[in-house]
Amino acid sequence: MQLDLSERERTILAVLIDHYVRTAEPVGSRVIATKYDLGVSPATVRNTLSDLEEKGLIEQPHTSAGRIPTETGYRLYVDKLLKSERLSASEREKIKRALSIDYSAIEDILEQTSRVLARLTSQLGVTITPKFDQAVLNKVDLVQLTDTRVMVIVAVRSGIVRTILIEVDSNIEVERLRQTADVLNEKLSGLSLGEIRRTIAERLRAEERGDPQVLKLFMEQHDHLLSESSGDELHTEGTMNILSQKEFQNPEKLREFLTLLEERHSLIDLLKIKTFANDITVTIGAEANIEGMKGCSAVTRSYQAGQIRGTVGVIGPTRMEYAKLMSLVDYTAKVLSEILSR
Amino acid sequence: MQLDLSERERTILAVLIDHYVRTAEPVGSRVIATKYDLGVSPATVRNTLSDLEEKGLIEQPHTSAGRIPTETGYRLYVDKLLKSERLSASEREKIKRALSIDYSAIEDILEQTSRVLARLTSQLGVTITPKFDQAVLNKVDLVQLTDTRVMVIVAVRSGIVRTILIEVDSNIEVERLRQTADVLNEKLSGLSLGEIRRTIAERLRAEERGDPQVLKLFMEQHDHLLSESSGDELHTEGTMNILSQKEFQNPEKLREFLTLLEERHSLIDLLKIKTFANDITVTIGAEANIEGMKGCSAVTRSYQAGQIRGTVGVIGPTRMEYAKLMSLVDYTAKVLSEILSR
DNA sequence: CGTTAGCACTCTAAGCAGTAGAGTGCCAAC
DNA sequence: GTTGGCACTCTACTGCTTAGAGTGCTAACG
Repeated sequence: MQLDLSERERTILAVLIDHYVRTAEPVGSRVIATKYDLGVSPATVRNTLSDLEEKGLIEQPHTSAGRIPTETGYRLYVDKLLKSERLSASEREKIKRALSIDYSAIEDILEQTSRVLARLTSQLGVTITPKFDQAVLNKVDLVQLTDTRVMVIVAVRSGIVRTILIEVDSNIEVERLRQTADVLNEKLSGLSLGEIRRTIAERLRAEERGDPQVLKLFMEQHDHLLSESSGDELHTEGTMNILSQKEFQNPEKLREFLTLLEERHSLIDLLKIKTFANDITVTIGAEANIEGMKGCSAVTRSYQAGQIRGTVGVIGPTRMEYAKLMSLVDYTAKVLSEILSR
Repeated sequence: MQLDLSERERTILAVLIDHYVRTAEPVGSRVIATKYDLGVSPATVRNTLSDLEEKGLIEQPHTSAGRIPTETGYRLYVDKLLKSERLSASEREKIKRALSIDYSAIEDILEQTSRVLARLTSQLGVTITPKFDQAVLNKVDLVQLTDTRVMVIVAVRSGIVRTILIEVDSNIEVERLRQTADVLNEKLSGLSLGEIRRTIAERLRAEERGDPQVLKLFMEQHDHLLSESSGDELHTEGTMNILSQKEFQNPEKLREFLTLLEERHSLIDLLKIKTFANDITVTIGAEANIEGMKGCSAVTRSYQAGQIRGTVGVIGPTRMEYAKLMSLVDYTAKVLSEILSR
């Protein structure tokens, strides 16, 4: 499809989208011609609209209604027509202040970030925690809980902790447990979890020191312990924001979306891919290839702290204020990166 | 209000509620008289219905409709009329199997429990983690993350771990940090977190050993670290189950309910109170004194493992199968207690 | 040749009347 | 105390009409 647009087509598409985003009503030729003074009559606008429809950028819900943008239309708008908005000083201030919580684990900061995004955008705020795989192991701790239960604590640089319990046959002496932990630390700390996962068998094979049973269990469980997919990595906030959006009045649509939210893994996949993007990314509707994301868009940006990367963003109906959301998410991601790499 | 019911009134109320729970439609006199053979005519039933209405147990949505139970009606039904249902062997089996996950932290087990409840009941499954306050401290760990950051790990018997970061002025030697941790363990382990919170100042006052700065920060942060209200104690699963319930077709109602879900603290409060109940508890509508719970009921039961107690249950519209849910929640709570106190 | 006014046409949303059906309350009779 | 009968009420559904919005097309205009 040829997408060379005339100057008029460009302005009219932009105006139409702007208006539709605000009103959620199909936009007719009269509104465009009168409310925004383009110096042309509704009839002329009609011709242009007809052209835009032929190009697949807008469509009519029914014959006697105005036009609404298609996904392709939004795409073009976001790529070419958008004029980026500057955040007001007060908004910047708000974001910065809200994210400056002291003494918090990274999980808390990310949860807070989702919340801030949700509040400022009235959309769904989402974050995922850093790719655990690339995180560097700081320390392994073994704690005897009961005679037969040992807790393994894996602490990663930047404040993430993961724990599991392993079940041992008999009580292990404190000194011996400490020695085992020392072995693990000596052999593994400073490595990324990914590396550890791939090479742990080799690294611990010839080890004579430490408790062999604990070491064996550690190796058996390492996948559960070190893998990135387990744990609470996705934070979502602002579900009710979504409810008030006009497009979710339809209970069928709403249900679909909430299912998406509850199943989590598709969302996690989506956000994880975005982790590798270095700039703000807009994913419109079907582009995400996720059933529940039909009719929805995501504005996302990766953040970074050392070797750790994750994604923050917002999700809402395709009819969203892209310019505003993009600058908001962009700025938030930057602030977050700063805070995390302090 | 006098609530002595005649035999007929009792059966008719029970039949009406049973039928309404299944159909979600107001129940008329004809249905009651014919579908359930009570040996009386619809006219007689009408008289009885009129009496029940006067007693506030049932009501009419509008003049020409059948009757539906009021909250008082449900209450009486649950207290007096319910015949308890036995779970089928296969359901018991399902629950037991689903909860027997090995090597899991308590958080995982509870999440799993909510999920099981949600699936088996088609309602919202909820759990809260044990009252942290009564949990007994097992070990405190201090881990140096960077020059100025120390992670405090508080491990409690039964597998809950909580961590925070504290920011110190300058690097602390490993040996000194270990010594500090030892002091904390010596003074505090074996005590309940509640005790610690109340008496920590006193217990550490005259302490000469350990790093004074870390000790000071620990004391300042102890509220954040030891308090029960922080952290992810509430697990909810099955949000979409709720969506398919007829009473939530009304978007206003739905919105209210999801707000409740997202705000969490009212739910936490509700479930926390139930922690002290030793038997299965049914909370109907306004009894919960929570805005968003209007039109909803909760069936809950506390579980127990050592000194630790928490609550599991389901939440759904007041029109629910109380008998079935009660036995299901009851059994689940028992299995959970067993598993946790292994 | 692009732009415009005019007009017939289409479709939706809203209001209105009429009807069927469900269910009640009451009364008189059993 | 129970029952059948009957008038009454209210909802939900149907079909009909109308107003309004918006389009597409055509012919005229600068």
